[in-house]
Amino acid sequence: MGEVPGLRERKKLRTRRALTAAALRLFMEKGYEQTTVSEIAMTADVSTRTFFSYFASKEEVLLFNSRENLGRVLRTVAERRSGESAADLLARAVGAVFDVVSADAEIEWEIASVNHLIMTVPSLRAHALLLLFDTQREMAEALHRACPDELDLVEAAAAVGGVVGAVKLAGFIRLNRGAPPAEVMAACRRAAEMALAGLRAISTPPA
Amino acid sequence: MGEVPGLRERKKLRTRRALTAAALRLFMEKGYEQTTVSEIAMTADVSTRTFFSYFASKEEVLLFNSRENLGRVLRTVAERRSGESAADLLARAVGAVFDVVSADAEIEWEIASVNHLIMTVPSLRAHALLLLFDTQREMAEALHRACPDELDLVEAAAAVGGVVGAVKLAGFIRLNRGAPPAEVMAACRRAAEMALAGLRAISTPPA
DNA sequence: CAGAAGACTACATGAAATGCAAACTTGCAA
DNA sequence: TTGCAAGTTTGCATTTCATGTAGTCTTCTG
Repeated sequence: MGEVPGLRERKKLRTRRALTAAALRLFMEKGYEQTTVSEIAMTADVSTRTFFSYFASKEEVLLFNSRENLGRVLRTVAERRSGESAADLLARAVGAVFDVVSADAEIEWEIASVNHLIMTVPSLRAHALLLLFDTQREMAEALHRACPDELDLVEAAAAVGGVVGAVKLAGFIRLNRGAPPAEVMAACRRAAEMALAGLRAISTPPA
Repeated sequence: MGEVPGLRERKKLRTRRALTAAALRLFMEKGYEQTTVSEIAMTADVSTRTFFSYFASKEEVLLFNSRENLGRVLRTVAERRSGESAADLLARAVGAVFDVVSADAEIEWEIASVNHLIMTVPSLRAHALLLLFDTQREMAEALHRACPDELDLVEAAAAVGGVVGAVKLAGFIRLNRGAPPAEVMAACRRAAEMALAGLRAISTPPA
């Protein structure tokens, strides 16, 4: 845990941060399409070629953090608590994301900026959706593995797809209407509750 | 209705078809990344520049038909039948897609090929997801407009996102496991029923 | 059949992305 | 400290996607 990362690792982290910071700043200032990768690299004081050794594409520079967060969700799903139903487990996993987003107030502005860009730039939206979708596939498999008696793979997929799909669309629609972060979160929570209530209703039929 | 399209329109249609056919054939033969736009254009006997006046990008050449189909779904949602609940309307809209896919047996092979490409090529998957997502946004708004008393906009978004998300993930996961088309469809139908059952359960609470 | 509108082509350009080999930096051990 | 191995950065060349432009050819309309 308390490992000192060493100079090499620290420098890499610094460069990565410099690149994401430069990219975000430039995207906000001049727009995504109007900003070239070589400008980002120049601003972060590295060569254009180096940019591509940190990020596979221009889009990835904004999606890197989201990728890490989604990895955490995946781990949550994999660690089912004893006695926890599939719906409870999903609720906890989704809740974990909400907490991360709400808690880190110091980077709330950054999240809002990234979301705004994702919403308005089609190529970013496409890449974000791809990331989310591929994560969902893994989530469905993890959920099925965690609750093999309760759900088969297709049911797990339907459950994950239903919950994530509801939250995603409700959140984006609210964002699109220019709602403040608090209201967007409220919409997400409400959508999650709806989807989970539906899930609970059909998995434990009334006696 | 019975309009004769005129030579100009017929030629355009012919060129568009030639391009999509050439693209699909080349993609299957040599792979998506290995096929260049200029090869597609050459095969269809037009200039590279002309390709881009028919399709905005290399990806669009495969997604053009899907775009048209999704437009039809949207129209279905907009035309609510009197007395139809939101869940019924959604069920009908989703069912319409299933019917289109199942019915058109003559192009079943084409659909399967396109699906296979979308599944295996990330950039195609990303564009397909973008198309589906943007359609969902419109569906949510149409659903809210169709049933303003039953659902507010966020609820409509959650409903649409939940149902489409469930179907999408269940279908893709089944496809991914190499299941035959009939089984994929079965998974989609099951996921749709699950999501819709959940929706009905929470919108009409037991007395 | 003549003119207008639309489509196609060739050419030029710019940015994204990748491969490669040379130069440089860091980590580690003698 | 020095030397070397491993890992990073860089410049350069190259390919492909995508767009603007100007001119030519085709189709439509009166």
